[in-house]
Amino acid sequence: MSREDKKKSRRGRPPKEEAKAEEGKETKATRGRGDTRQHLIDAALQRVEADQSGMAGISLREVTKAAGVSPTAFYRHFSDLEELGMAVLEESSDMLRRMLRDVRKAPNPAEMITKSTDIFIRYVLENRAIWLLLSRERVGGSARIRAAIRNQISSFVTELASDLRLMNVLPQMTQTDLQRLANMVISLAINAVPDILDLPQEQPREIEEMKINMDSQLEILILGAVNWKPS
Amino acid sequence: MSREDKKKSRRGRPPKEEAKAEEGKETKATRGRGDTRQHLIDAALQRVEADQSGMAGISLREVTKAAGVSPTAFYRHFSDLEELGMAVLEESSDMLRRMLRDVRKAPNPAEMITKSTDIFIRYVLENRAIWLLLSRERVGGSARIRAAIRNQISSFVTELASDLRLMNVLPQMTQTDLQRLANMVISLAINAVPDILDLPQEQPREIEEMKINMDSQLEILILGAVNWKPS
DNA sequence: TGTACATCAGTGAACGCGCGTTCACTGATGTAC
DNA sequence: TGTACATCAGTGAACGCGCGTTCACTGATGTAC
Repeated sequence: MSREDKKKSRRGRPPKEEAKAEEGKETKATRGRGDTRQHLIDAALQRVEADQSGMAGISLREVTKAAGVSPTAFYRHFSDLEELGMAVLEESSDMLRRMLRDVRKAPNPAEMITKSTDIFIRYVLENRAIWLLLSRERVGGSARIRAAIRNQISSFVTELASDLRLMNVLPQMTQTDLQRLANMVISLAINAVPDILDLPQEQPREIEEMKINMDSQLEILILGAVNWKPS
Repeated sequence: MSREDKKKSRRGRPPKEEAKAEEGKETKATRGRGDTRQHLIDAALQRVEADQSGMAGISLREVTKAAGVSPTAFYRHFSDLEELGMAVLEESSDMLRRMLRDVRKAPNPAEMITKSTDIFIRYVLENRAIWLLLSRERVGGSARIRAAIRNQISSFVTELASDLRLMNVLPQMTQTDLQRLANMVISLAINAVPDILDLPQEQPREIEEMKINMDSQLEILILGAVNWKPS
């Protein structure tokens, strides 16, 4: 295949290789979408991680280039970068759900803290771009994206509070108290994100220190909760 | 004075009106600097507040325009926007120092919490741009600015820990424990910043709710600290 | 006190660049007959 | 099965714009004699 042919073959709608593999009846709305759309989402995360500046630091042309399509192809999938940002946030939502699922695998209350921090730190290190985005766009930037992040965090907090309730380890606490406690746990976790992201890569020593500190923080918190008396 | 004359008079070095007011012997390094330099810093904060996007969201031309000078004048004071960002952070450092001074005016441990949250929320609302910048640039963006913010927060934490030590209310806690506790207090405060900034402007009702929640959070924390036993 | 000179914070014109967006188009795939 | 047509995800050229930065300059202020 000559270079000329290669160039030619990238024009127009490319042949849909995995057409057969996809499920039978696709609607007009979804047909063939997932491909480039997902590439754009992945490219956005790649760019965010590369230049460290959240949504404000990436450009449409940069993203399409990284996704291997022309700038104009972008508009077939998103109306603007904010829309792309919202799509990226769905990835983040999935990630948070997976993380919570992993945390729940440790039903033993004694190991709860150390297991949770372990999983949390691992998730941050394995999804740097998403956590950078979450942390950064949580303040400033697009109000819509900010609200979406707030919602994600808020529902995560609610789930955590509900878990605490079911564990029945803090029977004197009201729903509001538990919600507040869960909120504090998540606050402390989120607050650690910039530090975790700045850890010298793959230095188990520093990571371990970080983890021990988080564990102690949670212990103090639990101690406060246990001794809490409803007002 | 005709419009033509006005234009003309803005060319070249403008007459230095407050020359007499300034102190006698200025060094070459400081002479006449404060003026435009400070305007640029103020303009940067104004732009940050206006478009909500931290350093990544402002441009040199935007800033110089807001400061009322030509784009090229910028380079007489800063080598680039990062340098300007570092200068803006000095404002933030001053603000944090003033805030801590205000907090210390309430030496009565009983009122400590409620007084502190009060002052904190007021400072955030009265210095929106600075807090937006602190929160946003704390993660991602320029590594140098990020490190500077980390330092500021870190020394604030140390001061708070030292205050806690002097108050002698948690005698069983080691230096490390107190440092950690102070860190948690600051984490919870910083974490509230995006929420405070997004409060519907001047709604005392919502602000009060926010404050009550922060107070309760700190109470739980103190309760945990009081019951803490060194391992 | 005047005068000559150095300093330096300001200026506007000009540059090349990457940006977002529009436009008319292409051509592979899906569908109706 | 073949044919005509609709759909729509892709294309490259082109646009106007704001950007950061350079350059040679200007002229008020400070200083040495």
